[in-house]
Amino acid sequence: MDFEQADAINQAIRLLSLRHRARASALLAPLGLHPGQEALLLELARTGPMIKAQLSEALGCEPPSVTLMTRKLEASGHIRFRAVPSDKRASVVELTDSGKALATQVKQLWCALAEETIAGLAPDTVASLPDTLNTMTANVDSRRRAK
Amino acid sequence: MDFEQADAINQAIRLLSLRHRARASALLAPLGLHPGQEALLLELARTGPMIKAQLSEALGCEPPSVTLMTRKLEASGHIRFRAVPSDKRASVVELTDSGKALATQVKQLWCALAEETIAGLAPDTVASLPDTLNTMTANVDSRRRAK
DNA sequence: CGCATAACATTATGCGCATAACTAAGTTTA
DNA sequence: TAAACTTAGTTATGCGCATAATGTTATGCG
Repeated sequence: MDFEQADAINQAIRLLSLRHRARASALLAPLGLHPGQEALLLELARTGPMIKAQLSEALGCEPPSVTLMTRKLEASGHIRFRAVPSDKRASVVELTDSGKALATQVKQLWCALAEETIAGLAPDTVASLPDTLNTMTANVDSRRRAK
Repeated sequence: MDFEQADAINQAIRLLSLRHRARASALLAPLGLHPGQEALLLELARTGPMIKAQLSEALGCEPPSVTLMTRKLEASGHIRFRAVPSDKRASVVELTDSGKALATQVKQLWCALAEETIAGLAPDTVASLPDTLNTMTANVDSRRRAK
């Protein structure tokens, strides 16, 4: 592949990352959320309470990040920790009522953001989009690569 | 659009961002570069010397980010600053010889990364990929939105 | 059983990027 | 020409995410 084409792809991914995140940030700000936190809430809303190690796996970020994210969401009252009797190392994370309410608001924002994002794309492009993106993600996933 | 579909798209973009950046970081580390810096070097290699405000525009990031990025790249000897006689506010940024050499190395890495990224995708998907991504980027670009 | 190893979590630190607030220099206009 | 505005850049600060190092608990095996 020549450099022009490679750069077009890499650059496009980089810029989409920046802009999509910035837009998410702008949409989430009124809810008092920073980007990244919404993923945690949505994951808990989807799958239910889980320990931080599972959260880390589900969100695709590292354990220290989960520690900090959950700490902030706990401070704002949206999640709560619960000890696991059978394993003193672990700590279950679950949504509070406030967190559940917030998650439903986030879902609406999420739909709006996705619609905004794909505006002007051909329907079949949109249909195959998740697959395409996930393939690329798997291709560069250094997590599974290493393990 | 229903939430399932919206989440699939937003989540896929978020994960691709994380992984593509992480992979870039791993590839750039041997060159002593952190992700983001390569874009600056490539931009200077492509367009030639320019002032920081232009760099900020070209890279799609904010002026304070450019201040810090250029400071670090200057410290590692890859770029250099030059005053503009006609405008005492401005400061031109240009590649040093070391920076030029590094840029050509980055170009090779960039091609490898792009090839790795698109592995397994249909050729026509790849062909339309930059356009698709750029459309999405423009759709969520809060910069132009505001102005 | 006891010990090595693995798993859960945290603290410390550093980078990229953002916004807000500011200085200094150039430009427009009344 | 003095005042108002714009533009280039910096400093200060904060968040998300990463890696490295550490403490603690669970577990598998000789």
